[in-house]
Amino acid sequence: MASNDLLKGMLKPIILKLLFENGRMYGYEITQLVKEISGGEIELTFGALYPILHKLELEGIVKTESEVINNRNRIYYSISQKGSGKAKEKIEEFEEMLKTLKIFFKPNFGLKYELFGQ
Amino acid sequence: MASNDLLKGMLKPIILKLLFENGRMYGYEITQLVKEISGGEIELTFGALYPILHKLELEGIVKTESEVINNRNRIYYSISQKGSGKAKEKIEEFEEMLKTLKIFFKPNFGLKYELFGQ
DNA sequence: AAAGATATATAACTTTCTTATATATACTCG
DNA sequence: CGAGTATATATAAGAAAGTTATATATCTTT
Repeated sequence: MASNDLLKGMLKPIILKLLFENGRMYGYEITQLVKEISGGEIELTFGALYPILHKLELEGIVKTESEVINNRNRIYYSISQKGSGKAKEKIEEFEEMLKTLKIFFKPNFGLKYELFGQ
Repeated sequence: MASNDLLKGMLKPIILKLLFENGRMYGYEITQLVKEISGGEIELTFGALYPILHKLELEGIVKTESEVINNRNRIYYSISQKGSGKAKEKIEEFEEMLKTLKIFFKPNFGLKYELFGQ
């Protein structure tokens, strides 16, 4: 339930990663999967999701297919062939960032400070 | 040098963690340490840093001491005794979020990580 | 019939970051 | 001795990325 400010900047990489791994997905499906995978910790709201998807589509990284299922319109999003490289790049960039963050949040990293020392 | 949008929401936890581990630090020192620890990947700008520090001070989590060193004013920031619990809480909350993110992105524990290993 | 799940989307607002600007001292190099 | 770099704190304008609220509509369960 805590979809707090901690999420800023992480949602786009998460969405890209999910599309990359799972092929085509529709919006509602993405929110449910994120909730499930995170054990309910990350609540991806529609107000955050759709602007991201639309922007990715505009950038040509994501493509859409519309289908009518159970009388309701459903829009599938997937990484476009053209945008595949860029998507992978963004995902890897974020994974690098996570590695960097780990250095800060390792227990006992205070030792590092002595190198910089005064 | 990419201190891009990927950082959103992560700066406050990083700053809190640094103050928690290293005791009192001054602003400029914090920016330099972040740059060094991250291998230049995270560039903490003053425009981001000082508003965060001031807000933390207003919340009572951080306290300040002013000293004149080399004819220049220097302001030391540190976790206040009163704010210690809250700071720890925020740090742990962020560490939980990092664990959750790991589920989405399987980070391979690279060289950097093992250097600082447990 | 009402409530909840499924489904997409926009608008108003807030927070948080980047970029630019202001101020001022100390040190180093040519 | 002047220029540039490093040290030091801070604010303001603007952009980006979220939250919350709202709108619409169908299907399923109680």
